[in-house]
Amino acid sequence: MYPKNGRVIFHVDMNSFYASVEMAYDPSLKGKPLAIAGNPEERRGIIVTCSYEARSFGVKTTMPLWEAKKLCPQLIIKTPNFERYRAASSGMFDILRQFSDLVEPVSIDEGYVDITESKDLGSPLFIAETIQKRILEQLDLPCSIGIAPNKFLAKMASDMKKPMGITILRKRDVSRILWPLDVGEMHGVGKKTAEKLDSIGIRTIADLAGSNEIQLKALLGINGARLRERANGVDSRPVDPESIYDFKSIGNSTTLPRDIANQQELLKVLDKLADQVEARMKRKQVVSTILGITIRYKDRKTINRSHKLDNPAGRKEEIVEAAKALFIKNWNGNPVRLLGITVTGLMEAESAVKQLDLFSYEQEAEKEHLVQTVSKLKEKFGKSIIGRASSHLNQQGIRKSSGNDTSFNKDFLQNKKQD
DNA sequence: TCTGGGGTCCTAGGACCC
DNA sequence: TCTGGGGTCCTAGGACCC
Repeated sequence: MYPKNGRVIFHVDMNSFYASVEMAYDPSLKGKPLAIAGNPEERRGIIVTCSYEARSFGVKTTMPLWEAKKLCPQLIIKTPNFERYRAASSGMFDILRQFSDLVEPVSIDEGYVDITESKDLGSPLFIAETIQKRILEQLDLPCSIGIAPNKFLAKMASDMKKPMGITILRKRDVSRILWPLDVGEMHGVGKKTAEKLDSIGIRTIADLAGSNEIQLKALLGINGARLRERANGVDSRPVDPESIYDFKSIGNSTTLPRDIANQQELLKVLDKLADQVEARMKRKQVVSTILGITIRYKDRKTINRSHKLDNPAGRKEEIVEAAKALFIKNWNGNPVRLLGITVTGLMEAESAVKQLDLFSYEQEAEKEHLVQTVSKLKEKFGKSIIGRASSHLNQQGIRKSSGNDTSFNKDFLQNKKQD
């Protein structure tokens, strides 16, 4: 069952996760059409997840609530309870880690497991069955598992049988099982890409696999080459358990209960968002060097504006000040539908403090160096030259090395050499 | 009666530098 | 006078995913 060389990767995908968690909490919901959706009073009424019973009525994710109700009048609607979902998710990943250390969470309800080195625990199929059984028995939650030699194929495989499926997709089966599918079925190919591909006659995954690489690259850039590789069943990305720790942004946004054109009210919303962002940054112990805001207008036209901060920020006052300044500078005065704040350029709060210390230390050193240089020049040339010399030093030295370089001297000399 | 909220990655142009 | 060929950083926007 295990290949001599090569990997065995699982993709574990929870089936209609939020709805299933609600059913586990309240078994009387089982077998009924259930949807998790935002509050329609607050204009957040779209379907986030729904049970298979609801799906049989045509109810789908992202559908507005009123439309879902029209399709299925007896639909039971619940607002999301993320604490529950996080708890269930952590239980699920705990179970996965019983079979391998190489577990990579992708989102709250799916993850990869590399079981290449787990031969002692049994065949891949046996391990998958055991995982599925445990998740069902211990958490009362259904999942589908894809088994394949790499992430992409495992992901495609887990999608093939739902709910409670286990699908093995071997490299040699790619042409038979994967290739007949519509190219839009591929993970990574959305509506726009499918349209572009269609324009050069690529409709199935087989078409993509056999397509002209040059033409594809011209059409889709680097993504074209990658998608073509995947279509051929090639994907060397490792399962990386650490990847959850290098998150790159933290953002909070909200669709307003109604469109608002009053600046005071909008600034208040930004204040609240800044509170949320600050709280999450504190929890993760990071500070940010880039602050961005999102404004979506009544007509859904959306703009993002961001600004690099002079100093890494983590406090609410810093966030809110920058956010408000960006908003006032960029808002066109029209009614606003949604506001958001996102911080990027994240760094650990601790290392930021160290760098700041180092930075001021450097500045001190630079100052010291400058003072010494000037006094040496003074000795050598007398007073007349001092004005010019120190301004030259200011331009060449202080400004240049205000980044991460540690040596004023080296930097200065290098500039001299290259000029 | 439309269309949430959380993300990641890629592209592209202009500024600036060597 | 009329120009290269790197590279990085900053900002905006788009595509995609769950």
